[in-house]
Amino acid sequence: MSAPTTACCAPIAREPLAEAEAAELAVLLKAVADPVRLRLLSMIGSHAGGEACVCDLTDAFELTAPTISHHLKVLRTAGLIDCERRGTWVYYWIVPAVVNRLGALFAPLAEPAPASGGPVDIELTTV
Amino acid sequence: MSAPTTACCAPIAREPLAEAEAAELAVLLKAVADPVRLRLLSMIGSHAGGEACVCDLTDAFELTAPTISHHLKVLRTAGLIDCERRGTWVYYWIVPAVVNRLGALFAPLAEPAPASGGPVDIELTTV
DNA sequence: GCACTACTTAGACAAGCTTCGAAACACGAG
DNA sequence: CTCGTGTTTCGAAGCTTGTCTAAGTAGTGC
Repeated sequence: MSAPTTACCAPIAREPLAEAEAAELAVLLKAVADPVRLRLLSMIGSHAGGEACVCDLTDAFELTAPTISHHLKVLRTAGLIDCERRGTWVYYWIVPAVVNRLGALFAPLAEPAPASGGPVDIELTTV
Repeated sequence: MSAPTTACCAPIAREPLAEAEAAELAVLLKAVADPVRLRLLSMIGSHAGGEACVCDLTDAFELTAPTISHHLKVLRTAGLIDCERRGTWVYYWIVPAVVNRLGALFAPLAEPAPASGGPVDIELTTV
């Protein structure tokens, strides 16, 4: 059905990443490559109104407040979330554009090569 | 494992990730959260036939062979790639199903929160 | 002003990661 | 069998990261 010619596939599988671009993306990926930060991002994104107070987040973990604050800072430095102080509390929300960048990297990978135990069938796509 | 019948919103922003799931995904993300491994994955995926020999990969970096081998092992342990020895050379290829899991996590994140509540009040003061 | 709560910053420590050189393993050629 | 090439494993050095305690900043209320 589909030609294994990676014509419409994820950027990552279409052409080799440039060194600089890989470094830039790695920073973004490092930010989410942690169970706590992954859950934080998820909690913020799925919270009512699209934003969450730090106190809500802290209660969900068995970690100290400074540790949560540190993880939030990592996410914010990477650009994945942003925050604002509103009175006593600080609220965080997701920056969709940056998160989408990660999705675009891996998302449109074509259906798996059914050849289990072997690489993509290298049958010549008749051109 | 679940079929990627994701409707519209990214799982990560739809409901809070469970602790176990976050840990599992973090392992996958840690594997790709490195410039070298990101480029390796990209080079393997975009190589002719969908597979690449280690010698091809080693030449593209200013790193020693053991280092490249180490990174390939990390990717393979995570399940992102698989390999096979064919005579003298070892060939690697991407496992699309696992890569797709990452894409499904972030990909379909909708555009910024609509007016139905949310941090919309704040003006776009991008810092 | 003073006390209290919410959150962040600073400093320190253990654990893990990236990289290397040296050595071991796997295979084909002679 | 022995040699040479391709690839992985082993052991170690240097840097980064996750977590904590202690202290600092920002706001509310008496």
